[in-house]
Amino acid sequence: MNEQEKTLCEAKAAVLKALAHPTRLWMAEQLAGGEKCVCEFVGAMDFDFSTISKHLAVLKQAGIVEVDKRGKQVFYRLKVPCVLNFMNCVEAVIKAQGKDQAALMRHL
Amino acid sequence: MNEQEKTLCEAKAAVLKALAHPTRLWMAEQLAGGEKCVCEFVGAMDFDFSTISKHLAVLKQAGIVEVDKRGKQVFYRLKVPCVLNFMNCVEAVIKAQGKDQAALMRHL
DNA sequence: TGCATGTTTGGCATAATATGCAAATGTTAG
DNA sequence: CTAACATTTGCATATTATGCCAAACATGCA
Repeated sequence: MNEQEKTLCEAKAAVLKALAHPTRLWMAEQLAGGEKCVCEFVGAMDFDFSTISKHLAVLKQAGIVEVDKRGKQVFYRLKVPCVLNFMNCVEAVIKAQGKDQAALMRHL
Repeated sequence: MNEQEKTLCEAKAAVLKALAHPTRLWMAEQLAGGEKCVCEFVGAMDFDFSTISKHLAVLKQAGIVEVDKRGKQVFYRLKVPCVLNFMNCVEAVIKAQGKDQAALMRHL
């Protein structure tokens, strides 16, 4: 692992890390259906406004979402939609785990 | 976000989290070229044997790699090869960040 | 049996650091 | 100016990831 590889891996890991949180993952998936404003997330989750705003900031800084401010509202949308394609694969991993996750797997 | 969604998102996030570390990401990518034994990783990285073993255990427990013990050596291989497909997308995210990462991007 | 090689585990220090709430601050529309 | 929408700051808290060391375990070979 040379220096360049290391730097590149760190950059990639940072992107994955941003998605490696249940709340952020869920929000990213919601954005697959189109842009959403912060207030919509606040309505859908039982978190403080500031908490949600922070999570979105993490996704934004990772380059996963982009922001569009319109009027009083701030809309977030996926910047690189392919991030959701690989959720299929993550689900495949979970299925392959073959643990006692029957209940979980029924929803994949 | 109901209970089921939450549980599922937690499971997915756990998989991503396992890959969200430079060392583990690098190892997973190395495995794309075929199985490797622990000692090969030790030779390629400047980490303690135990450190590498622990990282591999994280990947294993996440369901990303599987183990094959042959003789004195332990071989690891990708259990769900598609995990590497989405690296293309992660790289796309990095490219899209368009920050001052020219040096980094030249290696994507 | 005993030793060398390869690997895992337990313990540990350290630092990091993520999370989510509360309060204060911005921003826009009306 | 006020209300609605959003971000930032500060903070407490707990968590916990990381990587080294030493010890234990496993396997093959002499």
